[in-house]
Amino acid sequence: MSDVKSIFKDYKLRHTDCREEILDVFTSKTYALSHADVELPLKDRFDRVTIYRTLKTFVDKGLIHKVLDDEGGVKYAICKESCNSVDRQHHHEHVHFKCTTCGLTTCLDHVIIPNIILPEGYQRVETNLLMQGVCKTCSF
Amino acid sequence: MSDVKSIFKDYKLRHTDCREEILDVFTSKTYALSHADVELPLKDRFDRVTIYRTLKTFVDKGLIHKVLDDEGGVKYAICKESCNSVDRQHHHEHVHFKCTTCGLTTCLDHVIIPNIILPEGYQRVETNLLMQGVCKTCSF
DNA sequence: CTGTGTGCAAACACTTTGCAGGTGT
DNA sequence: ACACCTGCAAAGTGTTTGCACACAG
Repeated sequence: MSDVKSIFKDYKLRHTDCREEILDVFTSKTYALSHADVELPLKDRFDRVTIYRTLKTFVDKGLIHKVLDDEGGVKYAICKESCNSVDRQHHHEHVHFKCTTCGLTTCLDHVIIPNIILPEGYQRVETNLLMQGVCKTCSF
Repeated sequence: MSDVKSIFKDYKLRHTDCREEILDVFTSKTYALSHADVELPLKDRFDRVTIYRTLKTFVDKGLIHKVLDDEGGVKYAICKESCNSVDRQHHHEHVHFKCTTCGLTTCLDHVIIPNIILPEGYQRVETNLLMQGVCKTCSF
């Protein structure tokens, strides 16, 4: 695990307070965060707009990735090692799980999306799979 | 194929001009429609708000289903027979394909989502799979 | 006749853009 | 020094709500 400074260097991002704190929010939570989730703990210190822009920047640079929400919103989750696979290409071919009880969406990093056979003529580039149900912690 | 009147009766919906025309829009297109897509051809005759409410009603009654969009928006597609399977329960366990060239999202009704094995403790209820790439018509 | 659908106005929520000034490297 | 980041204000876009009237069954 690299420390914060080297993370920013790795991703070719300037190191600012705002970015560090946003990154902290992501590393402190194990589930995907909406803009609002990120804003909440930081609203008194940073502008809402800056947070929008930072999230976009993080996505562009590959520090975080988008997670679809069933209601049509977007959430974000930090990219793990598994995202950056062998070919230095970015992949997020893992399953996202949204718990209907606690409402949290988590990356099931080790549950990879199986290869699905498409009809003749379709070329797959990217796949997003959102599963809903009851998560581990809520199922007791 | 039942006609319009019986469709509304089947789904326990009142038959109004607005609903009929919205349904027409869905049956005339083979791809998933956003609110804006539905509104466009009807805007001079029906209110934007009515369209919002009608889409919601259609989803609630099971006439159409939501289709996730990669950008976090929602689209809607009409439910085929395959949606209402044996147990009278509603399923949409088919793959949605968004073409990055033409931008259209279609239901691949016959490509069903394989059974994915989740870690201990997770209970699956619903699955949404959005695939992106190049569709049949655009790949030539 | 009754309950539901519709249109209009307005509120509300979410996201983006432009610009001026501040900050990291 | 320069490019980039941030905050503020404002605009833009998308969605919901309340209410009065219209209409389907």
